[in-house]
Amino acid sequence: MSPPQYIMLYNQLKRKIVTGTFAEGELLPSENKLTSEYQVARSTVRQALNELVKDGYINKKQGVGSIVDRSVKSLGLLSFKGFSDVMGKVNKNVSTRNINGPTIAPWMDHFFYKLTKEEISAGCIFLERIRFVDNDPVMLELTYIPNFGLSGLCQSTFVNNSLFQTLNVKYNIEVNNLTQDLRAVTANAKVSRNLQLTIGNPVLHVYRKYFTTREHFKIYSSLFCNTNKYAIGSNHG
Amino acid sequence: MSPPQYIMLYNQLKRKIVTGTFAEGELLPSENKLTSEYQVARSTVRQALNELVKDGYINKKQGVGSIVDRSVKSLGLLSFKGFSDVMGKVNKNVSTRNINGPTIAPWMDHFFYKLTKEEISAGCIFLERIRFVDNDPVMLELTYIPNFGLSGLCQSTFVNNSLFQTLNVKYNIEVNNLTQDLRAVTANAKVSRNLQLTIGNPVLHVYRKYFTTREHFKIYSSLFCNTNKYAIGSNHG
DNA sequence: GAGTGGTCTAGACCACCTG
DNA sequence: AGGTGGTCTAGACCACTCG
Repeated sequence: MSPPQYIMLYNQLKRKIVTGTFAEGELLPSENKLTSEYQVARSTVRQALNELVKDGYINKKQGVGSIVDRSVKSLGLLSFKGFSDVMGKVNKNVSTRNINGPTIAPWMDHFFYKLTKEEISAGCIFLERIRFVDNDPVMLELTYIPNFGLSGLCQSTFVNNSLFQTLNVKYNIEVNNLTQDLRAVTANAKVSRNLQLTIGNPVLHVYRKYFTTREHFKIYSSLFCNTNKYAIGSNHG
Repeated sequence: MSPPQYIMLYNQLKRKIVTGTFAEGELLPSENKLTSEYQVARSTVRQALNELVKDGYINKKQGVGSIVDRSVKSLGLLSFKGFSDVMGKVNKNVSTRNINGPTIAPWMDHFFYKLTKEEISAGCIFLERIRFVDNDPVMLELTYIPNFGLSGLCQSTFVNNSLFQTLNVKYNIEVNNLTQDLRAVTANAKVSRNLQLTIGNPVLHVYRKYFTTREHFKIYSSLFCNTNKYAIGSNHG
């Protein structure tokens, strides 16, 4: 199964944009040019170009052409749906790298949200991950899970590489709410190293508390986001 | 000049979704049904449906159909409710100082969201405010309003010192939605001066687009938040 | 006026899901 | 097996921009 033609054309054009063959501000070949050049129908070309628009590589102007414009795009990361779900829509290469855990570890001394006695005595499963978009590290995520009979997590591999999907499938736990606190901070050594930034660069820091369908079971995260290339987008209704 | 067919179809379907003719979780008529029902080509139907996907009214599933899904909505403190509502909870003295406008000004050359021709030709009402919590400046807010017959704003004083309440009372316009993009940036001279920070300190920057009950009328804001003392909180349901 | 992207048609075959 | 959305073709006319 090879990918559809419009995706292949999309990838070829994207590569030429990223590598500078088509420079910022330049015009792409016209749709008719691309049609004859790649021997596909015009609507196939238009599908490829529309993907490039969606992903923020070009703008189209009627009567002018398709202009290379790699502006900052935003991602809907403020939702609780989880990173993969959110990014799946955007047709980007999204990946997650586990750099630590899941492993049983002690709770931090001064935890960022107040823990209950039950949570403290249950102990903590700790997990450290980096999120990539098109091979750029955009988020460092430290996750803290009260160990209410979840030690099995430390041995298992994740469903779809997703913590939330794993909890759902293996333990029937679903996340249904979150609160979060956002701050702009400067990257420390660890954050800058993991997000390929310079120490002192501004990063978006988020504390999160996830609520789940299992009563009293909450998950905590501390996130650091590199927002240079991708802003954090959100919708409210 | 009537709008294109796919937009008209989009609007009709949207109305039926919003009014409940097509209920949450239901399937829309299939693309072939819509093709014969509205007497247009299938690609026209698909254009309309793709707009509905983009705007979050439906999800498509191959082999199944187009499923009505307007679920994403959430309330929260990052919401459109306005500064006073958000801060009201915290039991602090909150105040707002107008430092510029409201006044008629030209639109910025490269505006942070794409403006329509109508917005551009209507011109811009500009407004610059600082929000204080216990006499600490925590937010610098630059607001841009398309001047669709709102010149009166420049002379009036605000109801409760609130722009949104004024729009509501005087023009019957209500804000009912927003999208926003967040970034961590370093404070420039202007921001640091207004928020009593040092140049280069990290600040949270937010671009906002507010949607209102008046069609095609949107309000734009650019916010800078000093998060050293107060984090920005939000809830998602 | 020539060239661009925007809209639209009327077909076709495919991959996928469900009964 | 039958229906769904996904991909694709080969045309057509239109609105827009620019020299």
